[in-house]
Amino acid sequence: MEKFSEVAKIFKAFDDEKRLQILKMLDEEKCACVLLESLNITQPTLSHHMKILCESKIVSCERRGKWCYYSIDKNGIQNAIDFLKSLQE
Amino acid sequence: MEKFSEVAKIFKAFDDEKRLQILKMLDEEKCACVLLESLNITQPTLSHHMKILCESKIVSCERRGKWCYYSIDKNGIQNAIDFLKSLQE
DNA sequence: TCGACAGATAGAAATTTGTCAATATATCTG
DNA sequence: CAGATATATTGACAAATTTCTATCTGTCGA
Repeated sequence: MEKFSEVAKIFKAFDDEKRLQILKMLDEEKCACVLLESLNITQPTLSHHMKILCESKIVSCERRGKWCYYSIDKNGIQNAIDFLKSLQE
Repeated sequence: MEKFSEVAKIFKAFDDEKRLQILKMLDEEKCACVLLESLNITQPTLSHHMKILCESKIVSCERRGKWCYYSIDKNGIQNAIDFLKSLQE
């Protein structure tokens, strides 16, 4: 039995243009400040998107000193893929 | 070069609890009227969700007489999977 | 400990989304 | 053609989402 509300939350990570841009940039671990430079948004807006990405376990964050380094959580993405595959069966 | 707005549109298909319920029910082709019986929503709301699912190519619709029969579009889902896989590389 | 800088949070405005009731359209049947 | 039935569209409203400015918190280095 699946909790659809939880699954829906995961896919919300991918339903916004800015978040998709962010995800594509995270082919390598990147600092928030680097992301901010490339995206035409304010710092609080970036922070908001990163929160959504992290809470849905699609991105993980590691803080080192003042900086936050973000990277793709391949496991989280695999969960999303697995759900989609289950729809294909 | 990907159009993120298009990709975002595809993933919106999966970001709503009711739509996920619908997708899980479509393991077999089903008539709108059957879906309507099982989901606690009105007919126009179902119609709205089916439109989103069809426009994002996740579901296809075949009209036979008065009835609309919906089924999962495995190709459409594969496109979504392929995008997610590209994020894992 | 203080100033500077990175990031998070709060609150507000604008926009989008989900839902419904009412109505329109399409198709079948008599 | 007229009535019945299945689905789509319209218009309204509430709730959720995205974005911003202002402000707060946490961490480093002098």
